[in-house]
Amino acid sequence: MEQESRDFIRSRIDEDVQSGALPGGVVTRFPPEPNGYLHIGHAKSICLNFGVAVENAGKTYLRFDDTNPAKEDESFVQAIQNDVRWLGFDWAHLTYASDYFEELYQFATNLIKYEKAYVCSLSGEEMRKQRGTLTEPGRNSPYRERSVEENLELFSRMRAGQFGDGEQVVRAKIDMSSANINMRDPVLYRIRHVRHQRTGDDWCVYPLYDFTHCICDALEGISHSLCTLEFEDHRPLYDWVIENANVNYHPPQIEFSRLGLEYTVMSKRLLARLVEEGIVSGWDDPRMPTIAGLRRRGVTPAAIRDFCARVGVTKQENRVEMNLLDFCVRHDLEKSARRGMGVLEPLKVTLTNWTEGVLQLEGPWHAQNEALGSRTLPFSGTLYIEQSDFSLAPPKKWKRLARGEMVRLRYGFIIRCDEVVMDGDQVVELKCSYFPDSRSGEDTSGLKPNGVVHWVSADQAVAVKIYEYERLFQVADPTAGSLLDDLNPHSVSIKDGFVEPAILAAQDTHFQFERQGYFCKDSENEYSFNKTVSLREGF
RNA sequence: UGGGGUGUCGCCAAGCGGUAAGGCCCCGGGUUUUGAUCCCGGUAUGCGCAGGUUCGAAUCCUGCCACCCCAGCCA
Repeated sequence: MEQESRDFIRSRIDEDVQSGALPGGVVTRFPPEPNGYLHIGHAKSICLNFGVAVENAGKTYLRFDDTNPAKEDESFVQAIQNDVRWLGFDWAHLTYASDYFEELYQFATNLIKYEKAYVCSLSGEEMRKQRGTLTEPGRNSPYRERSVEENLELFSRMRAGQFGDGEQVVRAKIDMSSANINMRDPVLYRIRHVRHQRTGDDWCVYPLYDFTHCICDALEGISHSLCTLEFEDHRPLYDWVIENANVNYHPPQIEFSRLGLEYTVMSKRLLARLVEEGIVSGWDDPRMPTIAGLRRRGVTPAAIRDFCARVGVTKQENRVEMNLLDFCVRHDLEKSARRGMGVLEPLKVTLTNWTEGVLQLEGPWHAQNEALGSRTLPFSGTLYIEQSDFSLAPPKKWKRLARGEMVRLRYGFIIRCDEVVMDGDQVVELKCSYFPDSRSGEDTSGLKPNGVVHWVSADQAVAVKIYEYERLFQVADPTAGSLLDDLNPHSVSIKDGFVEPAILAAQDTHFQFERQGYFCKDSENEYSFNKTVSLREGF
């Protein structure tokens, strides 16, 4: 259920479309820097950018913002493409900011010619000192009035590699006393003698975000440049560059709030730290809020899209509850996942009156969706049920097994617990009797068991590792300053369980283990399952 | 104390002068061989606070308050 909604950005786009202001149609772009993996916050942006384009028969660019070669890597550009496609979106054009390096250089040259930019020889430290503070204006650089000729000469020598890193920069000539610090002669170009993953050693001067982004948007004819709130302060600079560098098209920048999610962090920097410090197994650790992590966890693209739609797009700061994501995951898997039985904490059950050897029972893969067909279930006199499905001291309304009580084994027979075998205070085995005339589908026993319980046949079941995950952090709003202390020390636990053989034989990766939750086969390890999300528990 | 933003139910979020949508969570009840799903029903006399304008204000005005972002040659 991915119904579109009318948020303020879609409303704005509707107006622009209706007023005929968009001769080129709706054109958006998703512009990640290839310096890490995408997370669910990016998914919100992806759903928005690709979504509005699809809704308006427009198109979307996937543009890698690769202007800082020191931090970027080709492996990330592959991972990002993979994640965007997996989410269900495709781009009209794949571009890189570096595709435009030559044009960008020309626009910077324009700025110099128009006396709107200059080469500044201040050190980073000096520049910082002269920038002023939030409440005090900055001071003009002593190099601010260099002649056009000298600036042109210097800029071309910068490009030619005649200066070392940090020796010169190109700055916009705006207003050192602006209340908006971004307008205090921001740096447009810096020198970096670093090999770029795409342009190699062609360049040693690289443009900064504020100069690059707006021009790339213009060159690609982006009709609506959507970004997050922290760039609101940059909008005047975005507009200034477009207006002053003689770019002939001016896209509007519109900001929305980034996604916040409880009990996790949503910044590439912090996620990278978790990976680098070995706190998680990698970018695709199932506890990570990355697309890769969610995928490995068993979360589906449809669930993520639905989540993004339900969260909406506004300018409000937010931190969405995990509840909502969990709901979306169950909501999607409920329809599609095959049902099966898996026992996470086995308790041996011996049927004392069983004489049939191994019986092949049948059960539907999905009780509400016959189209999924059925599978056979081996049944025998030695079974495992869940430890938590037996109680020595059952509470009121107990719907499971207890001494002298009866339950139905799902798709099998009704059994009664006759004897409890203890080892100290541990229940180690249940001796039960079964009722031959209670077979599922042909029950003539007239018995009324407490409830229904899942099980596997001990000899036919397959031993598997089951990974269960809790929230990665123990506080709802972990911060950089206390990242390690905020971690949940019990975010993963491993159980040695058993699943019915049909689950491993099936091609499917996602299953519901009845009465337990949704699980998926781990993409990296055989005989391993990741718990995606539990079922709701209604008592 | 400068500039830019935001404040509607526990969490999201509609609303744009006519008397508080919806979703998640939660609480009741029904169906059920998953205590699941599904289905019914309930949950803000209140919209950051205080004044004002108006027949009428979450929506307009004034003044406060709270929170977020900005002083990278990161994006």
